[in-house]
Amino acid sequence: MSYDFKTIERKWRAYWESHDSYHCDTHDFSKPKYYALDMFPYPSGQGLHVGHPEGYTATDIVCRMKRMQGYNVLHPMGWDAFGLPAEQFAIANNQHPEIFTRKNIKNFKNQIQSLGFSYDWSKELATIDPKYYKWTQWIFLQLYKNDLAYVSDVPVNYCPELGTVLANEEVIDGKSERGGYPVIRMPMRQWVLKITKYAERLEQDLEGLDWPKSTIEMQKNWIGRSEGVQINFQIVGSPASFDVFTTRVDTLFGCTYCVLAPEHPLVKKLVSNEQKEAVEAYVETAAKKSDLLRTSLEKEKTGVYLGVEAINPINGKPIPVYVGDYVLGSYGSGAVMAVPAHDERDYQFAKKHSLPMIQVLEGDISENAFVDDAKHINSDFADGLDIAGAKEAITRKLIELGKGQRVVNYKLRDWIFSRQRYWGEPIPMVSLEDGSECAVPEDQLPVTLPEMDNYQPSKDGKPPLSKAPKEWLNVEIDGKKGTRETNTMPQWAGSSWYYLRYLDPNNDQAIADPEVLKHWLPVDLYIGGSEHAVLHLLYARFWHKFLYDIGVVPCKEPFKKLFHQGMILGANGEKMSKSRGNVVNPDDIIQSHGADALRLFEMFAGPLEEMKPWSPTGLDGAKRFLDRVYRLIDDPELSSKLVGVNSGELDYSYNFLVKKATNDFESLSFNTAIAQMMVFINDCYKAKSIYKPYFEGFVQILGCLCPFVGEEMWQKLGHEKLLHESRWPSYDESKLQLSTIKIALAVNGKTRDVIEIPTDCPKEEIEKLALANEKILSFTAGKQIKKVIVVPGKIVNIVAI
RNA sequence: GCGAGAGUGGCGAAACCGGUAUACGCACGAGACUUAAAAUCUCGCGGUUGAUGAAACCUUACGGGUUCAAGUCCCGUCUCUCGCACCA
Repeated sequence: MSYDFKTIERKWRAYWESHDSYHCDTHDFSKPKYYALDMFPYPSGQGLHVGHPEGYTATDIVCRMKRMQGYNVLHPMGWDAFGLPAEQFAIANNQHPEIFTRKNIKNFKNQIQSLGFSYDWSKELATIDPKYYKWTQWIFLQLYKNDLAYVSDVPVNYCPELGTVLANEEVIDGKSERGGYPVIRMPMRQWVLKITKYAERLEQDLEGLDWPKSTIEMQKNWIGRSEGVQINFQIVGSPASFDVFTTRVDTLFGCTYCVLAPEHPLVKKLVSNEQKEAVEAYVETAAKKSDLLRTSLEKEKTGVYLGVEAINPINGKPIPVYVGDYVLGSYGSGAVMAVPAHDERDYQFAKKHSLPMIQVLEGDISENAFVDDAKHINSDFADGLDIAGAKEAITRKLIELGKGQRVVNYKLRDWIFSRQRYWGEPIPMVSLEDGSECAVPEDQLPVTLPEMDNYQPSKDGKPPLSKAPKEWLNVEIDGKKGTRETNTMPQWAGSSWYYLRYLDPNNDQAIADPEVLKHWLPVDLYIGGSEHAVLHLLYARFWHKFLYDIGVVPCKEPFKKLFHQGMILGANGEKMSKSRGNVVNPDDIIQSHGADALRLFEMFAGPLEEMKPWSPTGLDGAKRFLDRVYRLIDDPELSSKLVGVNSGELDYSYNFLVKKATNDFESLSFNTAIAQMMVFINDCYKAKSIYKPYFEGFVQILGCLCPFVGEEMWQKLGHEKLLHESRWPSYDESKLQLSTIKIALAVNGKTRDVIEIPTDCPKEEIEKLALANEKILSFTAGKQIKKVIVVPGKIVNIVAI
């Protein structure tokens, strides 16, 4: 017999929606707050994926428990709605991207609501709403006013296929993160945000966060802090000099040449007449190389001699200077000291160009560079020292000589913030006739997107908005004529601060009421995919820190606890994809098994953070469990077991369940909580009678996971108020203390018997019982008992030889 | 190469601070109910040996170690997943 999930789910969805049951008054500070956030989805044309409900269910469970525990819970949902697919669809169908996007949002919302999440829909927002992106633009203006946004002609990652520039974070292996199209490097006028100014704080403040270790490591890696020494090399016969950055200053006596990046400004100035032609040709080809080409060249080290010498400051010896594209122009000072004996890359370059090697650490360099720690040799005053000691000695010497200083370098580069797209927030800037940039006055925000016929970017990289109507393009600010910025913001802009807007989504005076921000921040729990470990989560932290600095937000970090749900794989264990034909559509599951069963299955399949294969039989099992539970109140014979008198049969089982479920929900270990719920139900089936309050407590727990069937049973049990308005069940610790306990008896660590003894049985008594036990005797016979270890409540181990 | 994480039955997995390894579910098998099937309920279910039973031995990727006691701690090896990758 199967419960009528279709009717039940339809009934309660309609009820909750029409009564706005999960409304949260963010201005009510009378209760402790709990802010649980899901990463808001991009409303794609495909609709909800079976992976979406996984993370959403997890936050929903916690929210439902927190409400019953007396918290004022904010649980909002919205739409990350700017984005490339809508624009591509718009171009293909000659239709405004907003039409397509709004349709998708409607579909997403309907799907999400059919899954029974307790969102407060009065807080719903979309990044494409002018009343939302007004504030995205406002934040940009504050960044600009604080000298953190600037225009630059830096070389950028340009993707011809997408017709736009991409941030470093959006380029993977020389290809675009979205679409996988080739990316080339070329100089272009772009808006850039100075995220590098926050590098140190972005790294340091990772410390106190309750985040997955891997994500913290990834961010640290991306920020790439490294401590080292900047050394000045003087050019022979010239007043010019250049700096190099090194983390291995201890190897300085082994430096036999230097290499400048092709982009290094001194390359053109220093090159000798004889080498001029060769160097210029090399620099030109290097500039043309795309990142893709650069990485596909099997890391072969190329370079050309500049025709000049530099002085190694530690020993005064002249060494040749090269230009080579294995040195990155954008990291450190764009120049390196080469120590072929102790650096793999320098080793390869030196072998290829027959450059000398000087070994300064004891070790084998016949095949490869020696990079481990050892005693220094050929290093004058540093001989005999290890790496750390030599670093210190040589650094001091360089400082004394005025040729070096300790510096910290970061891999992180500034954030290229403009895109040559239509479907994004307009950047609220104006280029004046005199060539200067001017901010749009704040009272003129938002700068809305103009209507257009053609959203196609031009081949030369000019943004679609450059073809916008003149009325939009031409503006006058303080009597000065100018044209609007035609680049738009990247998709990350709107998602970098949306968690702030949920708190006060209709405020037209500020991002949100400062009092509300003060009460509600930071976000207590944030769940979303690990694919955002660096991109979104780094950008959002950057904006948050900036907003903290200008006094908008009260705390340094936006997300206290972060969690990534694992991916749901296809039933064959492979990633779900159309081409593999293993995609599961949540709508179908809701039809066949119900939303509650889907939620239960996804939470039970395994640990939340783990990848889990889809399992049709596992889904059947989840449904079967719900049937089994429902029968306890629906089947006349079974429901007659529900009584108002406590026989004590289920005391332990129930109290243990409440304790475990409370802890497990808090720590997001839903699979083990569900296992315990199953144990309790199995016990109910075995029991002669079921104390009704215990069953009600179970329904409260179940209602977090499976809200529809939970609400239905709650009502059937005679409650007039909704389930989430009830008080979370408590447990009686004394009921968890059993009068007898099972204890294992082991000989030499191997369990031989299990006996049941009174819980308060004294140690000596346990030992006596163990030694007199028949089974134990059969294993100790003829042996000498060396030692008896008694661990009360656990085990007795007898050591016998 | 560097960084992070993981490896437990036929499968998804559990095991708190080192203390009965395999909870819970799936699959499978048996029984009850039924004319029958489905559904449901009850029981069994790591491996080897043993006709059965009793029982013994083995078992948490592999090899060592610490300990009365190791899935858990330490050292080494292998495999897998994720991320970064010429960052000097």
